[in-house]
Amino acid sequence: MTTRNTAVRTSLDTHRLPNPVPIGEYERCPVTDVLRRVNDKWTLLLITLLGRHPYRFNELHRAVEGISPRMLTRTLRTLESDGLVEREVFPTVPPSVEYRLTPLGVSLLEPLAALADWAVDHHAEIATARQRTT
Amino acid sequence: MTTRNTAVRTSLDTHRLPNPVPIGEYERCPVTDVLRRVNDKWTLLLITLLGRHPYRFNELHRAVEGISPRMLTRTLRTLESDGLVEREVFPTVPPSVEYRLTPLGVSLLEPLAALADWAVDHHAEIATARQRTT
DNA sequence: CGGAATCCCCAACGATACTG
DNA sequence: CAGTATCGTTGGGGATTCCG
Repeated sequence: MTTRNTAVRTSLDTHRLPNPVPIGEYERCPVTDVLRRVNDKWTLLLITLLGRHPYRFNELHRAVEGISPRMLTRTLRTLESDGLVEREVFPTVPPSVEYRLTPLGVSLLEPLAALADWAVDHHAEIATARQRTT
Repeated sequence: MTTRNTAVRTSLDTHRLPNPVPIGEYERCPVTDVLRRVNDKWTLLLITLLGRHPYRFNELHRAVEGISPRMLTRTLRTLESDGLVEREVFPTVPPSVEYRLTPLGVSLLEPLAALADWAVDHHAEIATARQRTT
């Protein structure tokens, strides 16, 4: 528990500090860090899918439709090394591999759903705002 | 209110549909769309900053430290055309421009804070998980 | 002060082919 | 089935310079 941690209780609090606000080293901000991981092209989609039930590799490959094996592997490996997804290998012939959310991954579903709900509630406003500028 | 919309009430619900799950056209998923906008390099930071109070251009430039004028302009313009940020020009000499969140932008602060809280609560677990894999 | 214009780089992503 | 290997593309972002 460092002094730094209490200073970044939430991202909002980070920026409620008195001016001049030292925003540099934003890389160390856990919020930005987490968001940048969640927001590559496929991560969110895979997390929500795996939130439903475990999937095997080619199940995911078929379900996502458009993802290449390369990106599927890469994304899953990152999720795994972040402790959000578990990979279980069944030594059958042919081989079978199952991916499922860890408890940590499951705990991410709720805040993600909050953001998702906001998106669903407001994406129409964003769309019309965009058209005004066009 | 299309049938499509009821099918994507939340991103989680999207993937609770019976298999085979047609996840293609994920571009049209409002959740993914919103997330991809919020998650470029500077957007989140600027939103949280502007959640504190209005800022002038060079105030933001100094506050963020590391952002180039180009990216600051680009990010603010995108936020503006998405209806999340308002830009007000004061025809003084020298010119003065103020940026502030719109009500829509303000409404985004709350779900963002939820995700931020999750990040603060769990980034340590992610960090240790990462080191295990290293 | 608040930008716009220009140039450049690199990491993310895609496509394809191949393998234990 | 569950990946790896290789190559090619692209656009997000940085650095710099200039302007009303």
